[in-house]
Amino acid sequence: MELHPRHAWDLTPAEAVTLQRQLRNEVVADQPIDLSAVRLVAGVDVSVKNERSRAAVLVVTFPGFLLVETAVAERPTPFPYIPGLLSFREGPVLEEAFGRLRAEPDVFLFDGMGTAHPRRIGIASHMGLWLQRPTIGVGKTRLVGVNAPLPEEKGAHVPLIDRGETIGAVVRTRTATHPLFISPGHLADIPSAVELVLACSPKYRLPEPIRLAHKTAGDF
DNA sequence: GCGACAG
DNA sequence: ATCTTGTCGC
Repeated sequence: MELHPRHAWDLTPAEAVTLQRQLRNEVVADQPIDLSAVRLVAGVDVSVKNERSRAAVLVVTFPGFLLVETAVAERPTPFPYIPGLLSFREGPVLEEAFGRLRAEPDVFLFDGMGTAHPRRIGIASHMGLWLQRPTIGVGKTRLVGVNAPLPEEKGAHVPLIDRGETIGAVVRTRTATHPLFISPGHLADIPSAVELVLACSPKYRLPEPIRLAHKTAGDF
């Protein structure tokens, strides 16, 4: 996977925020993903243990979810967890894992937000600038935004709104389970992001690619 | 000042 | 994210 690094990662929290305000202007979040052309989907996840972070990128076929490739990387955790600045904690190890990937996934699913972020540049959007390929943010809990009541049935989804702007969707990927917070990362849009996530979640709450990545990243 | 706050 | 056993429900 050819990467397009945009900047160094060793910044102070204040510098990181300034950088996000600059990079946000390059994020494309209104471009549909052609689902009929998707052949490979990647699931991305990072786990942290004892000051060390491990990243796992799992590539699977779509549909079918057959494993095609696994790329991992491990290194010291460089930045504390600060809401809104997750990419500066997980970005470095993810960059290393992406650099080892030979396959060229059509879409990347991230564990975290895309545009559903205070400055509209969550980790899925941020890394999308490195990948220059469609990325989608899949959050398990809310960072920002409000939403109307969501029906209990699988497939139900309502807009996620922040400061008068629709930044994503709250999606039920399984009946009677907590919903997921979906938002476009880069080179994607809300409708297609919701469609792809649902298409990748045939049985469990989390999309198949992310479930697999989570399992691999957690095996220390 | 108080509450919220991805992983 | 991580620390952790049993337990409720489909």
